Amino acid sequence: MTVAKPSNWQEIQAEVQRRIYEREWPPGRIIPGEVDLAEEFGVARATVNRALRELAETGLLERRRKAGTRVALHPVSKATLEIPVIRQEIESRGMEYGYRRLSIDKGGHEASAEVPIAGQVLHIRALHIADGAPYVHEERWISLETVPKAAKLGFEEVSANEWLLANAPYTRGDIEITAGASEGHVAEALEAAAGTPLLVIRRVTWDHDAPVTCVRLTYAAGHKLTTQLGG
Amino acid sequence: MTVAKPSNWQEIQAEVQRRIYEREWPPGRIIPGEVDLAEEFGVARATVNRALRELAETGLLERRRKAGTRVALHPVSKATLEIPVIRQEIESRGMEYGYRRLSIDKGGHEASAEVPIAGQVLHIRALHIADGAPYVHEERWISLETVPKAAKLGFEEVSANEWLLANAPYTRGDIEITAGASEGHVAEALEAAAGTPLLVIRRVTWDHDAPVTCVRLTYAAGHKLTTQLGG
DNA sequence: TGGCTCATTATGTCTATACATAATATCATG
DNA sequence: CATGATATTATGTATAGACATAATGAGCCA
Repeated sequence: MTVAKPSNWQEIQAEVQRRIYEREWPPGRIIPGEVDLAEEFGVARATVNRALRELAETGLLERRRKAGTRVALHPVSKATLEIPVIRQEIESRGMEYGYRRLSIDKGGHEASAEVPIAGQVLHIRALHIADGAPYVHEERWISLETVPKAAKLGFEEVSANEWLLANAPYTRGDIEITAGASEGHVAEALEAAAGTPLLVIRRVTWDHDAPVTCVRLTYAAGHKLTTQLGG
Repeated sequence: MTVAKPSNWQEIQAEVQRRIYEREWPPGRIIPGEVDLAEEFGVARATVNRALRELAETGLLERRRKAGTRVALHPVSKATLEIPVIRQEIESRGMEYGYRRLSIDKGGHEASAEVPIAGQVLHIRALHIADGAPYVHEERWISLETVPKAAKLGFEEVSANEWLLANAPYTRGDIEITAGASEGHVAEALEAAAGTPLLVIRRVTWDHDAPVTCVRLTYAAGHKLTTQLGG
């Protein structure tokens, strides 16, 4: 009995992956061209293209016009980090969400490496709570030149995290993940002893060239950021 | 003079993104069907499909058969984290790569939450060095049942990080990012004062259901993990 | 040897058409 | 009114053919 020939792009993708994993096509090897594979599998070239394109996007294959397709020598694995709204992150873990604004002030601001926003800025500190326990401390700067509507708001009930998502679109952003020691206000809010290692995510978003907001999220001790490889 | 009509899938994608950012199509709104958009832009439906599919994959759109395509209410942003081989990570920053194996031992092992590998295991500790300074400490367990070839190796010159990539394929993996305090061996190897907050990445990879390797990478103080949103 | 042009080639994209599939809306029936 | 069969509809996928584009390599010339 013969093995079913792959007939759709998902099966072809799986078969190509298998050949790579099994070392039939070792790293560096140039694999047959789309036309050959299409003929082998008995499908159209576009179908093979669809299968291979995705593998190239995830870094398993390297494709160049004329040169052909080769198995990546160093399959730089790409893991996708999902960055949900904090309320959803908490609720999806089956915990009750709570929010407390700690402080808010408005004023002129000079752009710095840490907070690359110049001009009038709204500065907010807040705490997100899961099942009554501090979950993450949010310190945020919002550019009032890019998001003037934010000036009228107090962010006492709705977090800036949520409001901005629905009201201030961005086109791109930078993310930075580090480990920091808890200190000062943040340590206090998170009820963490000074010096406790905490996971810090800094995010700056832009609407084209205009800075929208810069946020520094400090997670409570022990927080884990998880994701998957492959799939 | 009229604005050039988008004519390829990238331009159509950009135009759709623009309409979403500019709130012409606010969150939750059902956007015109592929056929309508194809007609509007004067392209084939497949081209529109190509443009919209990618936007749905990144979470900006939600598509359902028959129901149509709507702008996501909570655009869960997805950032891709690239996980290169450490040598490449260092060399791509223009620094000189160095490697030192610290210890190696072999023996039976019970599966635990931290190291979910049972049976004969190779346990290696090593240090990756950038321009002479400690860069990241690697503590690794390799399943000798899944990767028997590794048993003969000493990993004195070539890091397990590199060898495994070329010799032990995996089909899936879990990644966990946390902040930890430096201590013991690791603190010493990284030349970090005890208690310094350090970024820790734990990764477990599997070949189907067989565990391949489990690694705990502890980065030197101040290390930043960066990535981008959008594009 | 070095640099230029040009044909070749594999991937990238688009089109028109067709059928598949999932989900909804409609309608007949009890 | 509830329910289940059925028609409808938007997306999902496949196809053959065509042209676009980038990179290579060969051949030519200085």
